[in-house]
Amino acid sequence: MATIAVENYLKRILLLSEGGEEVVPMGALAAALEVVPGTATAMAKALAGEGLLEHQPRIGVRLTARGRRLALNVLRKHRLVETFLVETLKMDWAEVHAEAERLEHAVSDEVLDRIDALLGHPRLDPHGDPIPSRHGRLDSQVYATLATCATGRRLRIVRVTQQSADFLRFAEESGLRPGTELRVDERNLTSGLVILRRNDDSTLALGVAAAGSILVEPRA
Amino acid sequence: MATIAVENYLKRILLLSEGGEEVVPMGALAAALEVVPGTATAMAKALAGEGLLEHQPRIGVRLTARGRRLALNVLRKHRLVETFLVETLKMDWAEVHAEAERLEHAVSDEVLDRIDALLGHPRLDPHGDPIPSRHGRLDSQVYATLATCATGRRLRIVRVTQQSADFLRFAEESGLRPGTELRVDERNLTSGLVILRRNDDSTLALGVAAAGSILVEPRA
DNA sequence: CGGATTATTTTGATTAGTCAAAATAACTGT
DNA sequence: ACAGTTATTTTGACTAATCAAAATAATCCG
Repeated sequence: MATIAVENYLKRILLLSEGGEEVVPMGALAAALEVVPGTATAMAKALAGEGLLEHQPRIGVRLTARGRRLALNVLRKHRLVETFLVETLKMDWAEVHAEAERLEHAVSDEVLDRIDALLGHPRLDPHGDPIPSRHGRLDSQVYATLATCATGRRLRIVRVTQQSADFLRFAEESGLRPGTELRVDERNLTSGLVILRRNDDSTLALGVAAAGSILVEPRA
Repeated sequence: MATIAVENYLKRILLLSEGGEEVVPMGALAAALEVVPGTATAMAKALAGEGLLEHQPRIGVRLTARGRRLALNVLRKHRLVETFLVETLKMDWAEVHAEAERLEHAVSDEVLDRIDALLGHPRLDPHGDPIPSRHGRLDSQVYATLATCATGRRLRIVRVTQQSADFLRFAEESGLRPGTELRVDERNLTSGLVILRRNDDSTLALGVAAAGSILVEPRA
């Protein structure tokens, strides 16, 4: 059985590699997992030995089919658990990430299937992140962000990447949830400011970094 | 934070010591945790250093107040999770023990409180085991068992200790659940046999060991 | 009492995961 | 092209948890 650390490495590589296809450099992986680079290298070699990823020395790692399958299963657990915590236990979406980070390693496939059924087989978690299917299909549509989309157009928020509790609390208070409609009034890359306008005509300023973590689609 | 291993040691000591009061010998502890005795000794010394238990060399261990508090919290998680799995997710009571064994270490106090509320603050888990209160009170009434009670009297099953899936499946099929009413027709300690009679007059034979894990009270 | 049995502790190794810091390779820009 | 910077790997050490097997203490009985 994969240990918790192994599951975390695989999941993180999946998230850093646009669905497991791209090569992830060791530095990025180590930083994301908050370990020193040498630790990531050591683990990469071990996981390569297990056939869960390919390690191209001095370049990075890429998941094998088996590694990807495992990683998707962990991600599915994470996102379904988050959905469960919000929908069933009525927790705040800012808190659920940390909880799911532990629960994803303790929930069996059996329990997960029942949670999935209880929730009515959701396809998106509370942040709008797609939930991988039981058999490893992951909807990874590429969306524009508030930092990159055209200004002036009517938009709908589809997803809020960035899981920090602080940011999510701020987003909640500011009405920036999946489903919210708005548009970008103005964007100034020099000052790093993005000005949003809500449907009620109120405005809100955001830094580009924050704006980049909010994915949007043109309003239908 | 206590590691998973530490939580398991504390919980096991609690269960082996009638609520944390009695001294548990190392052999019993090691056997229950399926580790070699030396391992249990090593851990006992470490936990004594942490102030979670007292280690009386060559005698055994006893929980301190702090150790007991921690152990009760783990046990509360275990039993509430089991209840949740049966009540909310409709799992079979034979499966839930193994699941709870992992989940008890991943569920936060926050999530637990919400599960507790969702279930309506149950006092017993699906096996009839008492659920410790949030502040560490544990109802530990002493019951007779089918191996020790008087024969002939009308009884009600209150609790099924013994968590193995095999046994629980058998109990389920035989109608031996908490709440079931029956009596002991006959008990032969030489042959090790206990003969039960259900309310519909059907009978069932059980070994004394199995009978000892079914707790009963006189029918009201 | 004292030898045999049984329980417990000690000692020495092992594994997984980690860090610190030295060594090495690759890339960058003039 | 080469010196400097940056990224990666290697090496050596540490911690938590475990096992195997030797050493030691306690208990039981004839």
